[in-house]
Amino acid sequence: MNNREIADTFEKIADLLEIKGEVIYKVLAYRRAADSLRELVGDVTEYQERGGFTEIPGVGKAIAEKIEELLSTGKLGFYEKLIREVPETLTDLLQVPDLGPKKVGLFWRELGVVNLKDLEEAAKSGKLRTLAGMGEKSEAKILAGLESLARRTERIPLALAWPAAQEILAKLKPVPAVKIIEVGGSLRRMRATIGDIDLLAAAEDSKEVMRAFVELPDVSRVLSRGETKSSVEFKDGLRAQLWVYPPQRFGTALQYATGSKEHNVRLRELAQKQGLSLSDQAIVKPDGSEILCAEEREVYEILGLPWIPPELREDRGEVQAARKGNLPELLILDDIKGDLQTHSTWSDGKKSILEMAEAARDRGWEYLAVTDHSHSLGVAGGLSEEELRSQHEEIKAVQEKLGRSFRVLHGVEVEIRADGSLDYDDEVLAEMDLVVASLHSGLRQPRQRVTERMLNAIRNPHVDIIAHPTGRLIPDREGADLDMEAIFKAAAEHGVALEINADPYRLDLDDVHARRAVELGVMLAVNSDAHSPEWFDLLHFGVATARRGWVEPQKVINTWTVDRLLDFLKK
DNA sequence: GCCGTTTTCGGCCCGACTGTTTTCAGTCG
Repeated sequence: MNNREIADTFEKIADLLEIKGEVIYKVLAYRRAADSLRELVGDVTEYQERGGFTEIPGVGKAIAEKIEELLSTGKLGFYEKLIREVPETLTDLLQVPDLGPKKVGLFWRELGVVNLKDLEEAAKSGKLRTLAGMGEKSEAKILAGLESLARRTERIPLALAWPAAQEILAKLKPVPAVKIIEVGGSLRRMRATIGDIDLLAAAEDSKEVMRAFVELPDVSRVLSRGETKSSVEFKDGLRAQLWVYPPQRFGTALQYATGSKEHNVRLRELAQKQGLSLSDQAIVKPDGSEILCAEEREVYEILGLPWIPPELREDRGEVQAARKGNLPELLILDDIKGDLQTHSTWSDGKKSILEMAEAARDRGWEYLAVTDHSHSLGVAGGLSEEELRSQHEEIKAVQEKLGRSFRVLHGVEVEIRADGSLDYDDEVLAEMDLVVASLHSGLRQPRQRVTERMLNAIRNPHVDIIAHPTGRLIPDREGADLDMEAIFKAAAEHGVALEINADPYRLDLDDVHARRAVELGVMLAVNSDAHSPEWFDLLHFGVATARRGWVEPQKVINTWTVDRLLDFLKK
């Protein structure tokens, strides 16, 4: 079992215990352990050697023993006993909006409801409304929730949520009462996928803002409407909620609504230790008086912390680092000096090498690598060795046209074939300025085989960068089952950089992997994989992913000057 | 079930909205 599978087991245990009516703090303990395991950098088995599982935050003696049992037998007696008592399928019911553990427990005990089908029947036959604390409206809400669940596509990729949020912002900014409006939640933290869009506005009077919000075009349903908070669902199923606060309270509100929930818990604990109480409204002193924060920065200052960038707010040690003054100097978009994975009309790109290079130069970059596909990727019009050589002539011509102040590098994105060999001979690769290697096929090979292919590419003396290492596509395709630790170690040893692909449907490496890679001494490259100049605009998604991985600019090879970069490529 | 700048026992983050309630419970973020 891997980290995620163990975490899922504990999450399930937490849900079942909560439905059963176990004391909430036991439930929270399992949930915290699950979160910890999910966020763990590196493999859980490493803790067996160094100090044991109780070194993991939120894991004590009891849970450590359960991890041990899961790792050695793949099963857990405690869990098997629990699901004989509380039907496992009850956790599906928690996915229904407005339905939580208390009511699920109630329906199960009173009506024998154990799955979504039972629930639907009970609601349609009017049985739910007869229960204590239930009524007609609650019953109707559950039916609506069931419909919404059937329609809803899990989490929304950043690729869709980001532009949608920008559109909403553009429509609400002109509302006269709106002083400030910003994105909060997981979108502000730039997570790869978003649950719903959270928006924060500052206004003296919220009524006008709320009205404009619930009356946005394409709103299909108003889910709730209040003076401080409203939420809506759009026709395409996307959901958004808006909080409105007076300007003098905007700082605490934005901090609160940005999350993550776990980050906020850490902050409130810190506040408590100082005798303060932190909420979305204000910081309250022991004598009951309020400190108002118009700026988010002030919230952190009062708690004795530097401002923590939203991308770090995942409770992955950022509060502790802030207390010690050890926050990283994160990569910013302006640090990027060029793109090291781009395509032209020679393969599946939409624009010529000249057009791509001019667009890159006009963005103020110092260099661009043209890295068209190699021949075995037929669908993308991969280049034969002869075509690659004639492409070199065109690169030279473009370079002459642009002059010496901007450098065009002749690279290639060479296919790592199913047998682990590369698509070009070493002599051909040796002629290139830059070799990017990547997997596009055989992603579902068994762990050992696909890992070995990747390691083979890393060991090739001509390979400089591994592009989109896991091959994941958000939200449809999981990455290959790679031994990432082995890959990071090999990449560090052989001086091969790993890419953070900025395409918001990829974001690969992800944040957790990027952080671990840097810890192990691996260099990174943040590339757009552009097939036309507009794709350069996607780079900020890659930068955000790097920031979420605590990545500092000096670890990213395309923040370097062209001379330093060429030196690295040569080695 | 976990954990320690109040503590090895007794705590464990805060508030809005909704619906069913005469004062609160459940859910969500």
